[in-house]
Amino acid sequence: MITVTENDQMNKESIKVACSNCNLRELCMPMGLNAQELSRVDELVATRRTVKRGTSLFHNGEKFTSLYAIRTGFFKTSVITEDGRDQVTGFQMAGEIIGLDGIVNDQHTCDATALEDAEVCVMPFDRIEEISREVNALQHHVHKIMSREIVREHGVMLLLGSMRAEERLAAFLLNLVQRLQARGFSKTELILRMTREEIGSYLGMKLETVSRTFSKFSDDGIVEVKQRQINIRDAEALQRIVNPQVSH
Amino acid sequence: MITVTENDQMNKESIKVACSNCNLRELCMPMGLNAQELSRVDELVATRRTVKRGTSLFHNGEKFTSLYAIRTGFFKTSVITEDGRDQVTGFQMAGEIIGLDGIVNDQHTCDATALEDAEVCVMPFDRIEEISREVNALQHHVHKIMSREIVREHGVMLLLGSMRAEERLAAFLLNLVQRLQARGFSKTELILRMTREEIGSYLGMKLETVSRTFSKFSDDGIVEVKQRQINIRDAEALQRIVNPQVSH
DNA sequence: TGACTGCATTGATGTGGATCAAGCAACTCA
DNA sequence: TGAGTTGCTTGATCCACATCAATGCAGTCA
Repeated sequence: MITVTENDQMNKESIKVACSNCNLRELCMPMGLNAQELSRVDELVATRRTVKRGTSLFHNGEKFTSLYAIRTGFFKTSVITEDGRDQVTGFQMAGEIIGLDGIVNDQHTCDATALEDAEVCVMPFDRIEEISREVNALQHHVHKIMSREIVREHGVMLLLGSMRAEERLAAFLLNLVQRLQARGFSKTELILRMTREEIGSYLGMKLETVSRTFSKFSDDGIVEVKQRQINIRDAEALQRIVNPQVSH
Repeated sequence: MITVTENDQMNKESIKVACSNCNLRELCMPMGLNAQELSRVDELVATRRTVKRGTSLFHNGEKFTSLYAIRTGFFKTSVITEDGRDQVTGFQMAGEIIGLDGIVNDQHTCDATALEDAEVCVMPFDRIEEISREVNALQHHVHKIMSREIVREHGVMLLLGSMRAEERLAAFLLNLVQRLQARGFSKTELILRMTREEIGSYLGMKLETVSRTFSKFSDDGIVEVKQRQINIRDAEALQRIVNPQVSH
C-alpha cells in the first residue's frame, strides 16, 4: 500500500530522472523525436551517480561499461604515461558526454576527474547500441558526438602544434565562454574550475607561463583576472590574438 | 547476350570489389560475421576511387557523404586556419578509415591529401548507418573505429603537449613501423611517404629540427637515414627515448 | 647533358618559454 | 584565530628549438 505522499515522491523522482524532462536534453540528446522514440530514449539512463570534487568518475585501465552525460559539475580528462608525464585532454561541462575513449578496447584509457562536485547520468553502452538500432536519430546523434570529439581534438592539435602561448590561452578562454554562453551563462564573466597547472597541461605550457600570460592580458586591458574569476573586457582582442591576419 | 569473356570479366570485377574477398578485410571490417551478414556488409562499398599523388580525396568545407577505406596508397589529413597556419592531424595507410571528421556538421573540416597514388573504397555514410542497424557487429565496429581515432588523438596531444623533439620523432617512427608491421612489412625498414616539413607539422616542430633529430639518431647509431629511406637499427633505444624512466 | 626545382642537411644566431627561486594570497582545519 | 597547505604571481637565468642562411643532393624536363 502506497501513501499519497510516497506516490508523489515517486512521481517526482521519475520526472527528475527522465531525459524527456531534462533541461539539458538539447545538449545530450537528439531533437525532433516522437513520443515513442522519446520513451525509448528515456531508457538510456540506468542510474545517476554523484562524483565528489577531486575524485574520479573512471580511470585509466578500468573496464568500460558506460558513457556518462554530465548533469552538473565540471570534469577534466587526462592521460598519463608510465614515466609520470600527464596531459589534460579536455575539460567537460554540463550536457557533455564523457567515456568515449573506452569503447575501442573495452577499457578506459584516461582518467575523468571532477573539478567540482558533480552528478552524471550513467548510460550503459550496450543499451545505447541497442536503442540506437531502433531510433535512427539516436544512432546518428551518437555518431555526431564522436565526430565532434574528433574535430575538437583536431583543434587542440592545431593549438598545441602551431600556436604561441598567448594565442593558446586566448583560444582557450574564447572556447570556454562560448560553451558557457551556450548554457545560459555570461559571455564575459567566468570562474575557472581548474588550476593554472591544469590549464597549462591542457595547453602544453607551464603554470608560470599561464600565470604570466594572464597578467599580460590583464596589463593590456583585455581581461580582468582575480585568481580564478575572469572578466573578459575585450573579446575581439582575444579573437585577434588567436587569428592575427583576419580583421574582425 | 553476354559472351563468356565478358562474364569472366564481370566475375573478376565482382570478386575484386567485395569486402568479403578483400585481403584488408580484417583491418577495415568486423570479424566473425556469418554468411548473411557478410553479404550485407559487401553492400557498404558503393564505388572505388583513385586519388593521384598530390591531389585531395576531400577538402575542408566540402559536403560530407561518405567514409573512405584506404585500399592502397598513403594519405595525410590536415586542418588549416584562415590565417594560413596548417597542422597535419594524421597519416593514414591501407586499411584505415578516413572522413570521420565530416559527420558532425555534414561537411569535412580537414583536407585529405594522397602522398602517393592511392585507391579508396567509397562507403556512403547513410548506407553505413542503415546496415549498422541490422548487423550488430558492424555497428560496434564503427563505434570502435571512432573511439580508436579519439584515443589516437589523445596520444598526439600527449606528444605535442609534453614531449621534446627527440621523444616526438622516436614515438613517430615507432608508431609508423608498428602499423607497417601489422600490414606485413618490415619492422626495421621503411620509406617515408611525407616530407620533413609534413613530419614537422604533425609533430609540432620545424623541418630543420626534424632533419637535425634524424641526424642525431643516425650519429647515435639508432637509425640509418638515407633521405626518406629509414632503417631502424635499435628499436629499444627509440623506446627508451620515448619512455625514459622504464627500462625495456 | 645540363639547368631547374624541390627537398634535405648543416651552421650561426636569436628568442619564447622553461626552470629555478622567492614571496604572497586564499583556504582549511584544529 | 592562527598555523599549515595549496595555489598564484613575479623575477632572474637558461636552454631547446626557431629562425635565417648557405650548400648539397636527386629527380626531371627541355
